[in-house]
Amino acid sequence: MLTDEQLRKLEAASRRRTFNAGELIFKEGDKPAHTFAVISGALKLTKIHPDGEEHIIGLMFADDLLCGTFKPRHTCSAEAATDLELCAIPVEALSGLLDEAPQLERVLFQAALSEHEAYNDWMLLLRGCTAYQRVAGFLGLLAKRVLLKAAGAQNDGSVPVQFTLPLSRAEIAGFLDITIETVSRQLTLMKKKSVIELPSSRDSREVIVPDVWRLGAQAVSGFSGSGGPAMLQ
Amino acid sequence: MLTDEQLRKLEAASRRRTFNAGELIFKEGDKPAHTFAVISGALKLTKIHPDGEEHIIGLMFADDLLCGTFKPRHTCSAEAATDLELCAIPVEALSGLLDEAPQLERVLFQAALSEHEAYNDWMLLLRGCTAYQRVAGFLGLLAKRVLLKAAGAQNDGSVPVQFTLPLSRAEIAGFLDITIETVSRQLTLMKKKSVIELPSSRDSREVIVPDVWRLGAQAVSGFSGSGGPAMLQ
DNA sequence: CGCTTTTTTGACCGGTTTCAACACGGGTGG
DNA sequence: CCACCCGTGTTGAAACCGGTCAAAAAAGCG
Repeated sequence: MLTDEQLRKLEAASRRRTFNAGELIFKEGDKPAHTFAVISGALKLTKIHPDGEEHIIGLMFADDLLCGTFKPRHTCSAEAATDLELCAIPVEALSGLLDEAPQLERVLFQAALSEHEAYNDWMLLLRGCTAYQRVAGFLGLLAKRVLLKAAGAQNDGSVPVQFTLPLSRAEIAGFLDITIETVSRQLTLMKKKSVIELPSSRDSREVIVPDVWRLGAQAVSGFSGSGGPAMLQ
Repeated sequence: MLTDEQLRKLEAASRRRTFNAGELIFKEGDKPAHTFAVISGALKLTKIHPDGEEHIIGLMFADDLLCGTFKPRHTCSAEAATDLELCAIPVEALSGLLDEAPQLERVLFQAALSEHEAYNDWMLLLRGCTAYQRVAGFLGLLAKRVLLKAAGAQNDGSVPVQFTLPLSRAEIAGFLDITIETVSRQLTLMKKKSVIELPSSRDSREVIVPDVWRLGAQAVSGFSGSGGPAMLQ
């Protein structure tokens, strides 16, 4: 789609940036200054409810794109959920490129739209499914990511998967729109059913999923489906 | 933005179409063939949940725009909620115009994006507010529409407003993500509080709102706010 | 080791759902 | 014209889920 020359320009303009867990990347209402690509770590997109509660409306992981090119203002805040590594492309660089390659614009439009749709689907899925299913879906989402990352490992989902939750209980609660107590309860319930294991001692964020398929079956079909909730910008 | 010549072309290409209540306009997955403008009546956008339930994700009324230009496929179905009059512009006509006036593309895209955001805000608002507030918000939305339409009438909201619900109880339930029984209960509760009146006999869809502001106060602040939920395509 | 913060667990309450019965109106066909 | 039926809407009672309040347990941190 782009010439080598153009790609070179883009690369020259982009900068690598790192954030510590909890650091703010941009705030709702800010003017977008960069398009970001996540290199490593987890990023959360948040919005403040009228009632003052923080709701997480999306999560982004490695290879996800946070495209701030087309909006006059950011419609949500972004914060590093874990230690985070980003690649930042200044909007000027990207919009300069758009003038040269106008067909790129429509492609980026499409991408932005489907991100929104992914988010809408996530919200739709959240409607009227139980707290248990939400937590199961959330864990399934993360487990699937690990599976994909370790694609070479031939894991078909029936082999145990272990990972660290990128979010605290409070953040999970904000993401799934339930209370922290309920998150905790569902988690221990799943442990009792041995759908998951919590090596608990030392770190409450460590999770082992003995059978990813079984976990997926606990959620609504399609829940941790097509790429997950996240990714909206 | 467009020349007279271009507007003439657009008008020549557009066709007026009518639908009876309940008729399907397009299905999820179809390739968008037209961009629609609602002339009169109400249109509902629906999605089928994995569990088989139909959820209404948006409503459109007169002057709303249903722009199918940017998507490869429709992401939801559209159905006439009431008898409906539409203006249909074939996508070819519009995309031809886009080639001539490329700046139009970005404008349309911005519109599409803000529709999505309106929908996101609606969903966010739905999260964690009571059934009573949802019904109040829904009625407030409709009442406000009547008020706007009759803008010349000088009605500041303190004069009674009467209208016919464009949706059945089941459809309202699908829109607000509650059960039909709950919808019914909240409605009678509001009647008891005389926030609304239901002339009931003959037609359960007839509603009178003595005081639109009072009704609005029953909902969450901002609920029937910036244009409402609807409009996503 | 104390302190704070996070997480877990328990008891209780309230709103919604669920299940079930009933009312109302509009058809159809006798 | 009436009996019957069916779809829609209403109402009631019980169960359930998740929220709230409160307190204990565990983990992080000086």
